[in-house]
Amino acid sequence: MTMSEESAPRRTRPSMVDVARAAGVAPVTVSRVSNGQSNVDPVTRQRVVESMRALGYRPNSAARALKSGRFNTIGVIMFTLETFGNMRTLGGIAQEAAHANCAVTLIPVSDRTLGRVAGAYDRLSEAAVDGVVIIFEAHLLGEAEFPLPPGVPAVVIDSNTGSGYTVVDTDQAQGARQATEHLLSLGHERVWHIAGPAASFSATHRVDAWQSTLRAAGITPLAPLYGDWTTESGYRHGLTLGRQKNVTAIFAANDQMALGAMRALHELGRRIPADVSVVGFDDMEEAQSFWPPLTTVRQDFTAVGRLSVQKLLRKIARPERDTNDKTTLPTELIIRASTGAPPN
Amino acid sequence: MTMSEESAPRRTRPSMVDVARAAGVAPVTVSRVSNGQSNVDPVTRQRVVESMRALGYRPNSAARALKSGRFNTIGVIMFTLETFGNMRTLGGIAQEAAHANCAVTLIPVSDRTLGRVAGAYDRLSEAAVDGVVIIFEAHLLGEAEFPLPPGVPAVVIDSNTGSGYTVVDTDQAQGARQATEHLLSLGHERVWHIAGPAASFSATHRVDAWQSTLRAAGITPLAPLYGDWTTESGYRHGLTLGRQKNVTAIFAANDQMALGAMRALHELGRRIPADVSVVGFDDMEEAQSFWPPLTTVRQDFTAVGRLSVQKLLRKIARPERDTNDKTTLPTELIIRASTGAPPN
DNA sequence: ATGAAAGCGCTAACAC
DNA sequence: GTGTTAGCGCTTTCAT
Repeated sequence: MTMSEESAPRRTRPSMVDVARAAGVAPVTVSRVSNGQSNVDPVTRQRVVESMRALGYRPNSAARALKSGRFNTIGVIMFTLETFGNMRTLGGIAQEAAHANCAVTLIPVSDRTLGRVAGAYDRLSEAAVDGVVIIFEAHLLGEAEFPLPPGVPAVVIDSNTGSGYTVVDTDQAQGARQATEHLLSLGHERVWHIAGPAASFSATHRVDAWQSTLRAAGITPLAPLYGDWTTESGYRHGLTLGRQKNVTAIFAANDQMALGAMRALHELGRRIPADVSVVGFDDMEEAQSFWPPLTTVRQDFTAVGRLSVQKLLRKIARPERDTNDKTTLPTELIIRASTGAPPN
Repeated sequence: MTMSEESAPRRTRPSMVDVARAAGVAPVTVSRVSNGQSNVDPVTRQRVVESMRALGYRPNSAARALKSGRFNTIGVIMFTLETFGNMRTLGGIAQEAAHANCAVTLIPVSDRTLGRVAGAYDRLSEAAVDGVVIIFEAHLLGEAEFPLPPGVPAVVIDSNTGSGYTVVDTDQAQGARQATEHLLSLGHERVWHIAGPAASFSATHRVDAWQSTLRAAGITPLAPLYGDWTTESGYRHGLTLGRQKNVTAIFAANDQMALGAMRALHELGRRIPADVSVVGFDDMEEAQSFWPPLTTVRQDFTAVGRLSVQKLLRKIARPERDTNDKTTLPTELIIRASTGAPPN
């Protein structure tokens, strides 16, 4: 009295044995064809290919990974996809990974507490990856040591100076120095700084370099104004600074905050750069079209992403030669129209 | 004469049998502990957990996937990571996927020709995914049918009207209509349009809606100026339009081009909005801080990403109930300071 | 509560 | 040039 079972829809994907049966060969021959090996008779190959197509065969990568022990996939742990820099870095990672015929798996961490990072590691353990790139965005200052899961090759993108792991990053200090020196060389007597969040490594490094550059020029540095990378925070601090008539030069720790600051200056009727000069950091694509076009420090996020993948792949290939080096990529000052000599 | 083999470093990750041996139990017991099943004696569990920790055991997801037939991973095929919208969409996808305890694998396609898309499918076949979200960004207009690989659950994010697959997108037409009507309602007699590339579905839909809105108001639409989404192209067209004194209202198909156009207007000494009003599309975070703050059409990229994942997961769960619906999310006009009544 | 056995789909090693 | 065998690490089923 059972319903006719054979009419149930065929739900499982065809496997190699299905193809082999259809083509009248052994599964291993299908495997050879699937992997493009040469030791298959052209006629047989043809027959197998047809069967594969007819059945809609696609290799099962889980089985392949199980066999090889390699997933050909790298994981990316990141706190947010929402920043320009992270996007570009991710782009570089994807690019380089594709180049190495490697997939990229996102392992986002929404929260910024260390507890949540541990959560990422749990998920990471389950993730099918051969290694990970961790884009720190550095909200974890104060955690002296950040525990990486043992046995997972990892490269960290960040500016922290800890030496426990391989690190790649832009030379934050150089960039901040370039920005500050540029403003000083234009004749400004002081340079104010709208910083990123104090919990960020890169923000902190920019603050340090800004201060030391001022000191080197014999200027007593002021306290930075801490923002949170958003245009909104740049705007807020821009209003504060713009109201002080002695402020003639502002260095913002990213382009968004620079943009917000410029908006504030516009609203206050302070001319840029006639009254106040503004420098940003990042050189996002839009910066050249801000009004006025923004002088800024370009960092090559794409290169950072690509390099970190190269290093990671090397680590994966030779886990024994596990050196933990730190690589720093140079920045470039892009001078546009938002900076000039101070008034009178 | 062989070197002492036993001194070779232990390179393979510990497996369940290693843990089982260490804990003095059968592998299946380790499996039960690993999966949090209840039918294990607390004492035994404790012993197993300790062995797992001692050996640094991490489950092999390939084996798990091979067993279960599920990767708990979705793939994302996209042409570029470099646009604001794609990034945000990806963020939404990642968010929703994480919510469903699902990893996200990037399958980028660098080139825009169909040949390369086919390449993406090859890689897709190898990718360990249960389904894919395809962010079209629509460079393929003219390809009447886009062949999806059979047997792979897929959701397409795009505005094309083809009915072969499940589609999610923002209501491009609504947004373009809102922008155009807003400018008309301010009293502008005509609205010029800086469009996205002609090969883009969404760009084309915005052009169509802009034109039909003008027609509905009894205005003969002009030809759009085709850009390529970049600030640079917006700037170029902005110069062209800004030089024509009868141009009082510009609707740009994205915020970047609007920004470029505003820069051109500034350079030409045309006041915004006193002389010329400008409307963008997207509402990127920076738009509120452009000078002047940009009136624009907000589209909820994150929601698009999330929804597409929801639909995809549903498809994966029940492949038999395979309906190919099209969902359209509403846009919202955000009025800021770049628009106003036309001069005199 | 614990274990033995089988098998997921694939490929390396070895015949022939 | 092709086939046979075995096993990757895990979980499901069926004992015990």
